[in-house]
Amino acid sequence: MDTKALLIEEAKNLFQQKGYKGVGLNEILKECEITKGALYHHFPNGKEELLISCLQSMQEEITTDIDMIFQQHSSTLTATKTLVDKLTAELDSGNKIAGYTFSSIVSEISSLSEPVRNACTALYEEIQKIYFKKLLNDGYPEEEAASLSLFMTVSIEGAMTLCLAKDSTLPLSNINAILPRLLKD
Amino acid sequence: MDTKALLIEEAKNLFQQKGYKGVGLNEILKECEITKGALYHHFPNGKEELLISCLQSMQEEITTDIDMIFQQHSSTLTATKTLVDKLTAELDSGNKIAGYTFSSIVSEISSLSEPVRNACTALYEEIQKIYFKKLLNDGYPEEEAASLSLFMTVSIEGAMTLCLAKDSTLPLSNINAILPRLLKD
DNA sequence: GTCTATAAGACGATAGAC
DNA sequence: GTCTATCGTCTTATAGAC
Repeated sequence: MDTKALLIEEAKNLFQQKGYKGVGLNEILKECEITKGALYHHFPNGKEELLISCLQSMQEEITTDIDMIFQQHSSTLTATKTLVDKLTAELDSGNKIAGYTFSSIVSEISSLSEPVRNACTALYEEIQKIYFKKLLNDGYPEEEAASLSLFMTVSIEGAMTLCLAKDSTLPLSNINAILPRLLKD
Repeated sequence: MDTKALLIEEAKNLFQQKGYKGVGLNEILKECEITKGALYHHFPNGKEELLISCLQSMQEEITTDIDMIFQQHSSTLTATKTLVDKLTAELDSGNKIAGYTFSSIVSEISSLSEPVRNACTALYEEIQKIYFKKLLNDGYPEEEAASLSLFMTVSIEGAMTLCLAKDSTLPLSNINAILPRLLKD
């Protein structure tokens, strides 16, 4: 792996775990076993430029993954259940935070720049779009699909936050107990 | 207002807006128009002790507020709708973040201490408990009330995160469109 | 109880050698 | 493309005067 990709990969993990402000450049550099010179060669604008690259990488990784799951299932209900199960399993194995939550970054948004906010909203919207299309495919009218897909995005994001706080997978797995009341079979 | 209370009040606002790591002591001190000496007199263990006091204050404020709303309505459905409406309105008026979200702090939890995590989980659990009791009162069986109350907590927290990211109140107000499908009238 | 002054270190960022 | 060395600023925290 080249240095730039390695840098994005390690920074991504650390930002997701500790938030943007919670991670120093030195920590990232140490993880990559490189020094400041290399970082500023690849990201002349420094830490924030690195963060935006991380958010873009996350967007690609997450949407690709969700997309694959949703293509493998006929209904939104079973696809979402599979997704939630996967997230639960990831959260369970290793105490590492699964790669899907970036609320750690979003929550600092008011002290960050406009490009960062844009990258975050883009991420949520791409996820929601996958749900939305699948719901249309299920036969839901457009307005209802919009509402449901937003609600799904909201619930899963909130569940991951609570899993993090409680150090438990219950908030996430509990979603699967509720979902059948919202989505048709 | 005495100095200690003022300190908690101002720090609470700043932590909610920018997260724990995002706020420096100097910023808090400037807002209160006091200096380091006063802060370390009231909080000998420094910033983290102040944070825990803030979380406790938030818990009291939030649960009291929710409790009051829930006492004024006969069903969980109408009470929750009123709560969500209030949160939406607060988020709308002024660009300040409403006082209910502390995901900005939770998300940094992995780089914070155990007492902080405990204060955060306590907060979520107190909120959930209010929903839980109201659901029992509505006639739901215990197991279902537990599941629904957790889901409500998750959804509202997630909605506030997305409102923050998108700079829109839609994620929150959308909850009220979905709720009637989950809770009986 | 609050102030000033200061310490010791981490922060992000830059310059220049190789 | 990566290194070392350094800069200025900001950070939390402490000591001691009042």
